[in-house]
Amino acid sequence: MNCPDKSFYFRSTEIVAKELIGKKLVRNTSNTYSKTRVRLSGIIIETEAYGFRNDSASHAFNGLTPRNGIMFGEVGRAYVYLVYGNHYCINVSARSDKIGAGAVLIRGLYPIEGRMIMRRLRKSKQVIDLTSGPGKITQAMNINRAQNGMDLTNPKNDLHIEFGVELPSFDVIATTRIGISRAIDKLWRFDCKNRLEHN
DNA sequence: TCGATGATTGAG
DNA sequence: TCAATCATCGAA
Repeated sequence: MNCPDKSFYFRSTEIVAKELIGKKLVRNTSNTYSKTRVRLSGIIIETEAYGFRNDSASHAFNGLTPRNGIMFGEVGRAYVYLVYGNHYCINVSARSDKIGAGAVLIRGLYPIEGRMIMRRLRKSKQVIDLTSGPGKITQAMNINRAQNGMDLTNPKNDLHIEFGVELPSFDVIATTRIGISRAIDKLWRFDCKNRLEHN
């Protein structure tokens, strides 16, 4: 498996969000039970694109703040933030040259490696509930603010995105984004159309 | 400072 | 349908 070139993320967030479907999010972390290192991974099956001045729902819409700096910086990095005081969301920073900021929210995974560990981190939930939401993904993969800013294009990092995943052909559909109150008309949510086995 | 809001989840 | 839960950000 290999990681994409940074140029992959130097494109509009819509394109990046769409093409991240089918790629693999990988997390190496310590197993709190056995104290050993474990590799967790899942195929990305749902994403959302967030822009800059063209997107009133984006954290970057009103300009640079202490929180959203990653969206304005080098592309291909993890933007992790706490939402609703309860859950972390993980994004990948992306933007074309002409846009000053952006990110792609990873909303859904098809769990591949380390399902039993994920199950424990998620408190023994059914497999279908392990990573079917942004807050669930970070909980299942032990992702928090410590990973904010991590370079996801470096395969040596404990959090990264791998390409070259073997998958049967699949279609991606675009729909409206979830959980936002502004720019609700944009079709910037991307979903893997065909169902992968979820058990 | 202060208050409103939020890229969610799980329980009832 | 609704509470949990708190960092963030703009306004005061």
